[in-house]
Amino acid sequence: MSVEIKTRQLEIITAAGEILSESGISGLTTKKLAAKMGFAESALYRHFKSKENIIITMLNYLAADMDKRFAACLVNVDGTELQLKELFNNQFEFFKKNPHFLVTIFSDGLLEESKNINTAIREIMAVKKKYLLPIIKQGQKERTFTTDLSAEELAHIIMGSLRLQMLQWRMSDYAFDVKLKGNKLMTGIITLIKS
Amino acid sequence: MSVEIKTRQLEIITAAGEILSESGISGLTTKKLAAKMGFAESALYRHFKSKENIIITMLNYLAADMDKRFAACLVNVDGTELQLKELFNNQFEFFKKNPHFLVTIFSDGLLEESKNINTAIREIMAVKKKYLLPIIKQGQKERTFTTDLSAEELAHIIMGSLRLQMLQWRMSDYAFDVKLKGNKLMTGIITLIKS
DNA sequence: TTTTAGTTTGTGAATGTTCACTAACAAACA
DNA sequence: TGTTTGTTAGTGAACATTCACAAACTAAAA
Repeated sequence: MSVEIKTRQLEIITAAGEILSESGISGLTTKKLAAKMGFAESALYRHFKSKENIIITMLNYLAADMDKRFAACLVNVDGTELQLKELFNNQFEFFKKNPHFLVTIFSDGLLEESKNINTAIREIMAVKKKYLLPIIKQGQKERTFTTDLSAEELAHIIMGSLRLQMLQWRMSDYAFDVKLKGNKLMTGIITLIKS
Repeated sequence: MSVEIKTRQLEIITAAGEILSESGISGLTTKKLAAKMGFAESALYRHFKSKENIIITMLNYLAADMDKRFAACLVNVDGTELQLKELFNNQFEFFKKNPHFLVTIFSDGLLEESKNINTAIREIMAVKKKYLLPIIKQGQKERTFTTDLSAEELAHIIMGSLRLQMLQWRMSDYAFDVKLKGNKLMTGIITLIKS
């Protein structure tokens, strides 16, 4: 699944992420990307075989990175409630530091651009579910979380709420502290779903 | 705010909505749009002064239409819980019939395309809040809904959950019955937020 | 230590395609 | 007769991508 990635490639997909959040998908052109990198358009093709390939590499990198981050932040955290909080705290911290990689959250804006991009987007959502669902199921088994709703429904509500939080952060031009407001919302949600 | 719209213009923005959900924003070209309409590209400019103007007219139309729908569906519905259900049932029904107008929900994919488009997107979100918030506040006053979270937070959770529902519907290629699944999720959410 | 050969990473110029949009003109219809 | 709504044929600009070429570095051979 994961891939080795050269430093120059990482620089390029970072720049691509920045352009994406500045100007949307239609604004992501080879010209702009090369300009941001400080070299000619043709040089991009030394590192990627196509523009689509740049986007896909970016999405795959982000999926793999998120997977690693989630796995790392859960070791030595006990209790489903704390795990839930830690998972999202980690996410908020990451995006606070790397707002241009919010594409991970808003990747659906890229939907229908190409078959391969769609697949990469699905992979990102799958990683999120992979970590969230087991925690909720465990919490339900321990009677920490309500069983009035299925684990899938609870996961859905959590993911949906936090996606919207990120969207509002972006639409506000990153005007508030996502980590603060995000964790506050998460605390609220946990209040709701506690049995 | 609202605008009179000619029938031909409505046909065009409908076609634009279809292309948008089939091929994303990069797929929405004057060529494709004209082809779907069955006439030459140049004819588009008889009805709109630019492509950006088509998108903005579409977003404005959808905002105005949603406003009308919401207002209409709330008359003669008593009780905040029922109002909440009716509001979203109406939304599900609309999108079941007009899936190509899901742009309303995923308009954030168009973010950063242009200043004017951004404004139109904000207007859509404002309409949603305009109807949702008062119902929740009223419900809290009546002690129907929990006051553990602010009305804004509750509205946020509801909107976020249902946005994600719509996204999954779209990603599944409209494979399930949104109205059924959406109303079920809404019932679950109401269970959660009842005090 | 210098020479040489190979690889990596860049350049500038050019490719054909697609883009949004315009102009001159014509049929339909009021 | 004038307005509406369409046509065909174009416009230049922007697009992703390719090509022949050249520095710069790497490392082994002389």
